Amino acid sequence: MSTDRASAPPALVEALGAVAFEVMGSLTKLAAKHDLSLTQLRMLGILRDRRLTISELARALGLDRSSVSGLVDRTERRGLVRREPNPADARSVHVTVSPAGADALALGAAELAERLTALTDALRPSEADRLTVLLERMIEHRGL
Amino acid sequence: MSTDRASAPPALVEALGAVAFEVMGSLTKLAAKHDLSLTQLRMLGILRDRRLTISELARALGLDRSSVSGLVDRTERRGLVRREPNPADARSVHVTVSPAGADALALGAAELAERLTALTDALRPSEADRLTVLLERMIEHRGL
DNA sequence: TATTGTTATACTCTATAACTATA
DNA sequence: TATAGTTATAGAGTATAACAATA
Repeated sequence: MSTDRASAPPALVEALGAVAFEVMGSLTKLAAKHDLSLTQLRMLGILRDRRLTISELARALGLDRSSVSGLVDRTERRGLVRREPNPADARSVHVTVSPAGADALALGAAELAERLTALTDALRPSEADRLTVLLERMIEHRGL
Repeated sequence: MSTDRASAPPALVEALGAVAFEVMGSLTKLAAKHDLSLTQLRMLGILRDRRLTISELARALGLDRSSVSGLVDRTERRGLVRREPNPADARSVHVTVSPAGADALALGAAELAERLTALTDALRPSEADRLTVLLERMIEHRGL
């Protein structure tokens, strides 16, 4: 079998791009409303029920360690995350979500759902289900 | 009639968020590869075959006019857009894509399609079509 | 008076390079 | 030596406030 694949159809590329910008816009406004940056919100989402080192966080966010160091500084200053010692390696640090951060995260998820209703309203429930399945399939497939 | 609407289903919110971050990641890498910022690339996409004033551009990007003024400065310095006088209003300026900007845009669209293939590959052609229709419906509906 | 665009200022995000402490 | 995290520095992105020119 060949590994050749048709490139994604232009109409789909454009639709994915437009929806991505729309969703990111909602996320940015939501973050701004709570005086957070998009990256801080994203970091909270990644940390939810996990404890990661700066290096692991950098990999997950696709950023340099030095960028994450400052990011954690600012978010810690707002009381949303914490640095804790890593018992297994004295060089390393564990970053976790604080109770206040968890609250912000829960609130954010609810508000995002509300904002995205402006988009998903366009679909009937059965269509929304189909869309969800298709999007999930793409995400699962990602990286393969 | 009531204006009540069910909030977007959590699974759909999560799937939209995940896909949005994936697409934005592709766009960011693509832009970086050509030494552009994501916002510059986005501005080029909005300007494609249009001529907008700074104010119109600010509205389209969801940014303040002052932010767009600097953005146009930097993008103009790279030779990708141009400021032209607006004959209808001496206060105003028309921003257009330069030939070099149009080239960059065409290249970017092709590269984005290639990158997004990693996602869309998960779908059969008929499913990709259905997905496109659903996404387009949401975009059309946006803002109503 | 109101609007268009710009500038000054301040903060966040990000990367590179150089450093320290530990492994 | 190599790795984890930090700091210094620099450039981009963004908003607010104040401004000049034009409507």
